[in-house]
Amino acid sequence: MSNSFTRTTKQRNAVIEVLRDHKGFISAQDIHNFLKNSASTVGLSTVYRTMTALTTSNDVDVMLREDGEALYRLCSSVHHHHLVCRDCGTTIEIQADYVEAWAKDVSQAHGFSDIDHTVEIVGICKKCKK
Amino acid sequence: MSNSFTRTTKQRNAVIEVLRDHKGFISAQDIHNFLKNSASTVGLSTVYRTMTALTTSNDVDVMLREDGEALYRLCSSVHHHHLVCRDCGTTIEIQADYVEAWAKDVSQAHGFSDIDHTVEIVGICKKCKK
DNA sequence: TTGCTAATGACAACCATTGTCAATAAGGAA
DNA sequence: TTCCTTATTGACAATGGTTGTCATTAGCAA
Ligand SMILES: [Zn+2]
Ligand SMILES: [Zn+2]
Ligand SMILES: [Zn+2]
Ligand SMILES: [Zn+2]
Repeated sequence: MSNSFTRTTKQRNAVIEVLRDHKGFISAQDIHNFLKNSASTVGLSTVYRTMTALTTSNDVDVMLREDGEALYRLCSSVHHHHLVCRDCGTTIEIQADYVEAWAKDVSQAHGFSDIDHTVEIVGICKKCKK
Repeated sequence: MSNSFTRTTKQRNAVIEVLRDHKGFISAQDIHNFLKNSASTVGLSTVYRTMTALTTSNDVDVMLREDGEALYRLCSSVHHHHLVCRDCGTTIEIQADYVEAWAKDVSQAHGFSDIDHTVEIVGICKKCKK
């Protein structure tokens, strides 16, 4: 947790708490709704501001749902990708050195530089499979 | 072009024409704006409807920009991924059997089924590199 | 305790996307 | 060619996620 806040607030702690307790990716709107039905309510603006900060500090990963809504998740800081269950949201962090190397090779082969890549796998996990 | 339209219209042809002439990914809004300054103007709703149909028929690929806006591109129908220039939008279709196999293996190893995956590489192409 | 100011939250503004529906036009039938 | 059915269009409203505004609140260092 290397975020760049200069002060500690209960609102931010509440948001981070929700992220900690949630196993998969979750939207800002859902974090806000969840806290609405709890002891510590947090303004929607604050949720968004917190997510932006946590994203910048690399404490959370962002994933875009098909409709474009942003989903967030507390993640380890080492580079990795995700295997996500389409139903329950359960997320497994995956690493694959070969894929990293492949991305670099393909890019160089075509003369591209300053590479960034997206690799996500979505499917149905064992539990959700009937 | 195996779309499911039952009639041919000049509006749809105009939209497809724009996609043909555009080398990279382009948003519905931009297609609409481009046609606004041309002979054949097309309503925004029609642009969206056309993109939805072309996406369903697999004639165009969809890619989400960081801010969540959808970008479209006429693509070959064989499964592939993209190498995109962050600056000029130039797009190269890439295929990698190993990555396909890897996605399948990782999924199975974790008990996931009905897999779908996203693999995109963005960077700066040779021309745009200073 | 006090003072500075980061942080909050209610609210408005923004903007891509979808829904609505009366008017239009593609194209098969006659 | 003309007529008719209805797929398609487009202007406009509505939706919903996200960002901007700004007066008020509350960390925290002195
Ligand atoms: Zn599941
Ligand atoms: Zn990677
Ligand atoms: Zn493609
Ligand atoms: Zn370029």
